[in-house]
Amino acid sequence: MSAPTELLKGNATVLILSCLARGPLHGYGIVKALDSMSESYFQMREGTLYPHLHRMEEDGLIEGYWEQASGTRERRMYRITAKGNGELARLQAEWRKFQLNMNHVLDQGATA
Amino acid sequence: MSAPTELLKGNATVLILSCLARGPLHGYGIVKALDSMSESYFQMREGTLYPHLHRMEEDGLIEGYWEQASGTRERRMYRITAKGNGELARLQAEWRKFQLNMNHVLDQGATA
DNA sequence: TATAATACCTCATATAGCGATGTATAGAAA
DNA sequence: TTTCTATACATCGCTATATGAGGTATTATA
Repeated sequence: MSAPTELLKGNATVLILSCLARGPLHGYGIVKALDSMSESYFQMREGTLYPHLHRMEEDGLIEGYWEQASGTRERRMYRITAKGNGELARLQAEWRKFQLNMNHVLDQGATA
Repeated sequence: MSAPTELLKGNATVLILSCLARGPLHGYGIVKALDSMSESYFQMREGTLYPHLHRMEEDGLIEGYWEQASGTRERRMYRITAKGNGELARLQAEWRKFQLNMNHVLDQGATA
């Protein structure tokens, strides 16, 4: 079972930033990292990822640069910026708060 | 701080069902219950709630009926159905899985 | 008497992920 | 050698969903 589209909404940015916080990655690598970190639960589509990366670069959260590794085609690598780290911390806090309140409400209506 | 719209997406149904699992409520009461259970974090708008209630009733997850409490105007009460309880259990499981994978990825990129 | 809170409803708009589509390279299999 | 798959980038129309604005009406309060 992969993540329902609607649940993913609003969380793409924090997922991407979390991947890049561990080190630079290229777009395709981010997709694979998310997949492997979640046992294929997060299968982010390219139509979701690339527009996000472009917007995030525009916003200064990440920095892109072309890299030519030996024997491979050129790839666009991304590294997280200081601003990106700040935004990551903010989004992590937001996620924790969301999680807390969701669990609070869901526990109230817990099925026996 | 109230919940970002995008994070709420896909979670309205499970929040509403959780409220109704504790007992019948009318629409306005659901809004107030969510607000009080979350310290005003979940401020569900009527434009979100009522279309949801209608769709959920259509889908057989909840049952609506008009009630006239003494000294108040008529209100449309909703109670959860057996099907709704099943759906609630399914959505709770889905939330747990989503939460688990989100935390797994976010922990990887935890800011020091 | 007027204002706020209660209580219902609808609809146009904005947002965001997805599927489809396109291009191109590298490696493996046939 | 050819074909298939994985890698790697990108764009765009579609669709689902929450919201804000707008509307109607009742009850309690100032």
